[in-house]
Amino acid sequence: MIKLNKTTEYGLMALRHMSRKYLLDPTGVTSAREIADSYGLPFEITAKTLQRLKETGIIQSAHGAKGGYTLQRALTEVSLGEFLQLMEGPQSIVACSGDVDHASLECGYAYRCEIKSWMNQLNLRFFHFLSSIQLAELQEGPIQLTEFKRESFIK
Amino acid sequence: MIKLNKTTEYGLMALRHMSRKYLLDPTGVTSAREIADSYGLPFEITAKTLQRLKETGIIQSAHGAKGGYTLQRALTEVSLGEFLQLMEGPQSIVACSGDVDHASLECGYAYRCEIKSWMNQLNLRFFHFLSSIQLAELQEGPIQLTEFKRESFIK
DNA sequence: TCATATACGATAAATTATATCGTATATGAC
DNA sequence: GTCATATACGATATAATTTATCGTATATGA
Repeated sequence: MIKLNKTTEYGLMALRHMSRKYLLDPTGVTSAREIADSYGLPFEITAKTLQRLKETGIIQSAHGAKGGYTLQRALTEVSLGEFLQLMEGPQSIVACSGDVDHASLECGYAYRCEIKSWMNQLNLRFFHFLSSIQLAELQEGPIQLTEFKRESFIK
Repeated sequence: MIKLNKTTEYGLMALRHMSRKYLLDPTGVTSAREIADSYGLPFEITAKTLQRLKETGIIQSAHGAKGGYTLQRALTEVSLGEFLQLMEGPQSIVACSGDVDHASLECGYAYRCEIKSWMNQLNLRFFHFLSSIQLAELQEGPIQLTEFKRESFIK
């Protein structure tokens, strides 16, 4: 029903990494390689994730030998709702939403829909819920103790 | 990011239909054919949807010539959270959740995960939100005025 | 000029969701 | 009993989406 896509998930991992690092050294720069190695993610996927994060404006990039990524916005100013929209685009719990008054082709088969206005209302309540969650919460948790041997998880 | 699957969506349409019909005539029975014709859904898909709904225990079925489906539980007693779990199984915003203390193979590549406990916490908060929504809200909305010519939507 | 980084489009692979088909079973009316 | 009407349900095909991979371009500092 409800699942973050992997890019979003890896994006959250990267943001936690960068924000905790920032607390220790605000001038630090983080490369895709560093994230990939820290968590055992494939480099290519990590690089894509960071490029996506950069497109959202939450982090910024610098090319070249001493390049890498740095935070551009404070995570206290970004809600989970905004983050999901930035990462995955404007979305809805149903395909047809967006226009409360009229059904559309995207409803699929149904040529008549009685639940649309409720769905739209739900959508708003859901987004309100997501907007109440600050991304800064990411920084709070303890460092996870679990660490596995890498070979177990590489195919 | 977050989208109901079609079966769940059609299920909500069917529940609204049945619950409003129940208000007018508590002894009434609803067939898959009636739902399909009322909203322009393909019969086979509607039938599957109603069978799924029946498996959840929210409606019950009767075979035979005067058969069909009737509500088994009051919609005031079913939350959206419970409904989604019944229709789509226990789910989580991330693949790896379920066990707060240990990462698992389902995390995918990552052999170390720093966001897992936050994800699990989010999951609980999200489910709490969904549980605060009564399925009975479905009955409330006005009858939708939009109705399209059927031929526009049949491929 | 070389090593290191990001940029980014194209495409392949895998997964999941959706739709379709066929056949079985139950029931009421006649 | 048989016929029309309904649900039951597994198997499978199709479509859609997500995820992963590849190749190449561009930028920068030593």
